[in-house]
This record gives sequence, C-alpha cells and structure tokens, in this order.
Amino acid sequence: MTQLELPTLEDVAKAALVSTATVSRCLNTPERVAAKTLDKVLEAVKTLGYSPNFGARALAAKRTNTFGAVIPTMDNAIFARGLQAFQEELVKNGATLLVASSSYDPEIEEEQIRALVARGADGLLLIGTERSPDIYQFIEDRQIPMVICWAYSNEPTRSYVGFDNYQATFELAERAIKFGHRKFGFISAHQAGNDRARERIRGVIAALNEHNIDASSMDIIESHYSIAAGGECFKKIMETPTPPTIVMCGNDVLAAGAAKMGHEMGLNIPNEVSITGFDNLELATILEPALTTVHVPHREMGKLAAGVLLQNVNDRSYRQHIKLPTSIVEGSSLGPVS
Amino acid sequence: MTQLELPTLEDVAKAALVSTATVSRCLNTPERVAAKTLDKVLEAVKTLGYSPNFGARALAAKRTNTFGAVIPTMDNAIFARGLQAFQEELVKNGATLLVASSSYDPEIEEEQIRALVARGADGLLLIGTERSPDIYQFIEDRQIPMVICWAYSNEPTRSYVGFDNYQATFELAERAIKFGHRKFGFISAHQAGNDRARERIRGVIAALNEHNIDASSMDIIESHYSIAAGGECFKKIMETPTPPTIVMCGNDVLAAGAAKMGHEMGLNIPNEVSITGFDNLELATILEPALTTVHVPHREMGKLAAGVLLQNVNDRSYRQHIKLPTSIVEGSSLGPVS
DNA sequence: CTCCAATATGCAAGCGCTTACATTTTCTTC
DNA sequence: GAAGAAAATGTAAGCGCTTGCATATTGGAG
Repeated sequence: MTQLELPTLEDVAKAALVSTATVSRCLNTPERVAAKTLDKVLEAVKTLGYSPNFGARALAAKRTNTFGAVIPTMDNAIFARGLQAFQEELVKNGATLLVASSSYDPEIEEEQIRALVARGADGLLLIGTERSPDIYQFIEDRQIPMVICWAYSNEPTRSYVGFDNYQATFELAERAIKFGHRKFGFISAHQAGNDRARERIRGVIAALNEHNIDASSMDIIESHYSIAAGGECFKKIMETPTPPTIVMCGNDVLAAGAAKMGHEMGLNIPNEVSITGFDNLELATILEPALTTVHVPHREMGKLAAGVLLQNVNDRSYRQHIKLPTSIVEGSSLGPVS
Repeated sequence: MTQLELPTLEDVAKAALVSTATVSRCLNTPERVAAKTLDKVLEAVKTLGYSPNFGARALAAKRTNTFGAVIPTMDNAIFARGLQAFQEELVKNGATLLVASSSYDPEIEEEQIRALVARGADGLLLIGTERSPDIYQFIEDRQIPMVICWAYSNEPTRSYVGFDNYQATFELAERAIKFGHRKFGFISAHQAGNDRARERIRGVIAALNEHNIDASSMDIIESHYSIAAGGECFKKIMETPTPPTIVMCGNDVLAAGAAKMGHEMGLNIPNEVSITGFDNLELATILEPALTTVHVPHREMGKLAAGVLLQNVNDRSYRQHIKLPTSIVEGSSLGPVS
C-alpha cells in the first residue's frame, strides 16, 4: 500500500517558522494565538494542502467528534428522516455521524456498537431499549454518552429522546373501538428483540381490555418490514374464518402492503375493513383512502437526540428524558364498522 | 471529561506475560503466533475486556478499515437500498461504513468528503460524477480509493459501478413514442450539480430527436425529491395550455406524487395522461395503476462497489468500470395515446 | 547429540498530534 | 523606563498501537 507522503503538522510548522504546538493551537484554539501568527500558519496550511491526521488527533486528544448510530435497517424510510435530522444537527456542531445497521439482529447490533466504540465514537444513538446487559455494561464502563430513541422510559441512568409507543397505539385502538370495532387484527414487526413492536401491541391489547373486549381473539402476525410482506400478512389475516373488522399495522410500510392487498382482494376500505399504520411516512400520503396513522416527530427526535449527546460529551453525568408527543393522523382508512 | 481508564495493549501484555508485539500479532495475524500463546493472550483480552484503540491503530497502521459514502440525502429510499448492500458487503469483510449526506449541495458534499478523508476513510463511495476538480484532486493526491455509483463512464482514471441514466430514459421514451406520445412533460430533480438528472433528461430528448419530435416543446420542471413536490409539479405541467400526454418523472418518488395528483385532478392514468418513474422503489408497487418505471439493480450496485473499493485498497492502481443493466418495469401507468 | 533452519517472541522506534509546563515577548502601570 | 502581569510561543512528553529487526526457542536431519 503506497500511501502518498502527506504534509504533517511538522511540515506546516517548518513552513510557517513556528513550533508544532503553535500550529496545533491555530487549528484548535485560534483565539489563543496572535493574529499575525495565525495568518502565517493558515497560509502555510493552505499552500501545503495540510489536513490533520484523524488517528493521531484522536489518540492525542482522546476525542473524535464522531458519533455513531446503530439502526435496525437503512432499507426503508422508517429511520431515515430522524437520522437525517440527527446528522444535520451534528454537522452543525462540527461533528460527524457514523451509521451502522443491524438488520434487526441483536448480535449484529452488539458487534456494530463495539465497532463504533472501537472507532472512537464520542457518543451513540441507539434505537429502542432492549439489548443485552453486557453491551449496556460495555458502554457504561467506557462512559460513552448514549441516547435511546424511538422509545421512551424515565429510567434515570440512561437518556431517552423518544415517544410512547404503547400510548400511541392505545389511543389509536380506542378510536377504533369508538368506531365500533371489536375484532382486531395486528400486523407487527418481529417482536423478539424489538421493544417498540411489543409496546405497540401492548397498547392495543390494553385498550381492548379497558373496554372489556377479548384481546386474545386478536390475530397477531409478525412480518419483516416490506410492502409485499405486509400484503401477505393481511391476506392471511383476512382469510381466517372470522376475519377482523380492522387490521392495525405496526408500521406504515406494512399498512401500505395491507391496503394494496385489500384492493386486490376487492375489499372496500374502510367499509369492509379498516386499516391503520404507524409513523406517518410520506408513503402514507399516497394511499387511497388516506391512511389513518400515528404521526411521530422524527425530525425533532433526531435533532434533540443530537443535542443531548453533544451535551453529554461535556458533562458525563448529563441525562435527559424527553417524551415527544405523537398524534393520530386522521385518514379515512379507519372508519366505523358497517 | 473524565474518561475511564481503559485497558491498553500493554495491560494485556502484562497480564499474559508476553510483549505488546505479541499481543498485537495475536489480534492482527494470529497465524504467526503459537497456539498456546494465542490462547493465553485471548484469555487476557477477554478478562480485561480489552478493545483496541482506534486512533492508535490508525496512526500506527495507516489503515482504518473504514469506508465512507457521501449520498445526496438519507431522507428517502433512493440510496438506501444500494447503501445497505454496500454496507453489508463491507461488514462481511470486516470493514465499517461511514455515511454522510450532502443535501444535494456540492459544497457540503466537498466538506463531507474532506471530513471522511480526515477521519481516515480507506475508500470512498460517491454518487454521480460531477464535482469540482479540486476535490477530485484532493482525493487523487491522497490516493484514496474511490468508486462512483449511480452513474457510468468509462473514464479510465476512476472506477465506476453504475448504470447508464441516459440509455435508460432513452429507451423508456422510445417506448412512449411507440405508444404514440408526441408531447412530453418531465419532472426532474434539480439539474445543477446533478449529472444523473441531466442524463435522464438528455436521454428523453435524444429519443425525441431520433424520432423527429420537437424536443423543445417538452416542459421540464425541476423539483426536490418528495411526493408532495412531485404532485405540485405535475399539476403545473398539466395546467399549461397544451398539456403533455405523458409526464416522465426523474424518480419514482416524484412519479408517486404525480400519480396522486393525477387522481385528485380526476385524470385517468394512462388514458388521459401517462406517467413514468425511475428507480423501481418498493413505493412504485403500491401505485395504481402500477407504475411503469426503470428498474435499477441497486443492491448489486452497492455490493459490487464494495468489492471494487476493497480491491482498490490493496492495489492502488486498480480501476473498474461496471455498467449494470437497467430494465423497464412494465406497469400500466404508461399506455397508448387515446 | 549437534547444528541449522524455521518458527516464535521481544525490543524499540516511530506514527502525527495535543497539551502541561517552561520560556520568551508584549503590554501595563507607576 | 523598570517591573510585574498577561499573552504568545516553544519544549518535549506522551497517547496506544504496529512492525522491522534482533533474539530466543523449537524441530528435524544427520
């Protein structure tokens, strides 16, 4: 591997006739350097095309200005919007985002977390709360700032910027109940290792119980997040002997698949079956009838998460618990039982 | 900033009663270490919970096993699928992916590239071919392996793993012409700094010229990539005095918006107006009528790009030019002029 | 048993940067 | 203009790791 000889701090120092320390100061704390010297040095930096070596800097400064995020998947838009906002806020503060995805596999997630930490991540954004105590211990041992998103808890040892999945589906289910629905179906993401998915189901069940509806009669089918898979699940649910009058979906992507399959099966939505989603992705806007779903303030979540992390870097004991409000987006895919 | 004292190579060496060099070898080239020693060392690594310091490693080894990608946006699914595949392939080879997004702004892109390089990226994946000579020079000076995706050129100094945007829309337009369309509209991404967008338009114009159709009569509207924006543009185009019989869209997202707006305007697709997309996102599958679009082998592109980059790390002069085939996905949103 | 090659390990010199501390320069103040 | 404080700069010691080279150990072959 022939790496070209790049200019180093020392080269700049020589060219500007100052010490390496001064050059370093010009780059990191320019206010502590005389204006004339600063000019001279920056001039040299420019003509030499110098850019600092990250490894050396990280090694010496014990800080990388890099933050990591491990998301379950990049493959669809669920996390994209929030992550984009997260990154924008980081960049605004001179930091960089490192993204890894776990394919919804806890072991891969753990690996990725370790990889990010090994790469010197100054902080981590993680999705959801369920993971092995080992990996939490690992992060804690190193005092790596961490924020958990897409879920909420007031657990004091960790920071959360998220929303209440349980509450959100609880409210949505209540609305469905008011519309007269008694027999529910639910298409969920795989629940194993996915606390958000479980909470969403729990919310529905709680609402049913609250209204003395037999929750055990609810068909729950698990699926990975894709439109096609959502459609298949919908079909399966609707072909049972006593199909539900409403199919709630753990996500808009699944709901889109369900709605599409509904059309194909010749079912009128919502007259013959209601469908609800979750996330309020842009995708939801093109469905017909318009999807009733749960709006999640993704961008705000990402932005606030960045803030929490940046704060936490400077104050290792800083913890924050932000529960963002979700709201029901009234489409017409949820309607009264006819 | 109180960073906990983490175990270092030296601690491991002491615990295992060997030298730091041996520990390093155990971690990097275990085959050059006696089995007994290896066991001893790995044991110590485990009990101490050692994990190597990235900065130090990068500094000493001049290699980070980190690759960077700068994409225009994370906000929608256009790049997600390809990037996901890219990452999967990297991870399979023990490397990590660093993602940054530029918001379609050349200056931000440049910044992000520099940041990634500064962070020691061993290689870069970039989207499209148009960027300032300066930044290309910067990359070349440092001999950073680079692969350009989502576009194609056989330009020998750089590697490409992409597809022919021009050819793809050329063929699609020809099909439309065969269907009798003579008056075209086009909703494009912003062309400035976006060679893919320009190529797609160029393809259509070339097809029109080929068939002696006045290409200058084609309305071209630029938009950012969002469903809502696509709808607005569609409306604008259709409300001109002589609306086109077909609206081609630079992207499925725009097409989705166009289709939705079409319905809202009470237009029958394709009888009153045809619509085409580009990318064959999963989104396209839920449109009704099914969207006629261009399939792009995103996953294969991502995977191959990773391969090229990994190869290029070991062989600095390695260059590769892969043009992946695109194909037309026959939906029914494109039909004969009635 | 030697002896020598092959294998395994240790030594120590950096990699390029930051930063505590020491030193020099500049600015105040009387 | 001298003295002391404040500001600017320099000196040099690492940060934790890899790796070329030297040294020690092992394993045949004779």
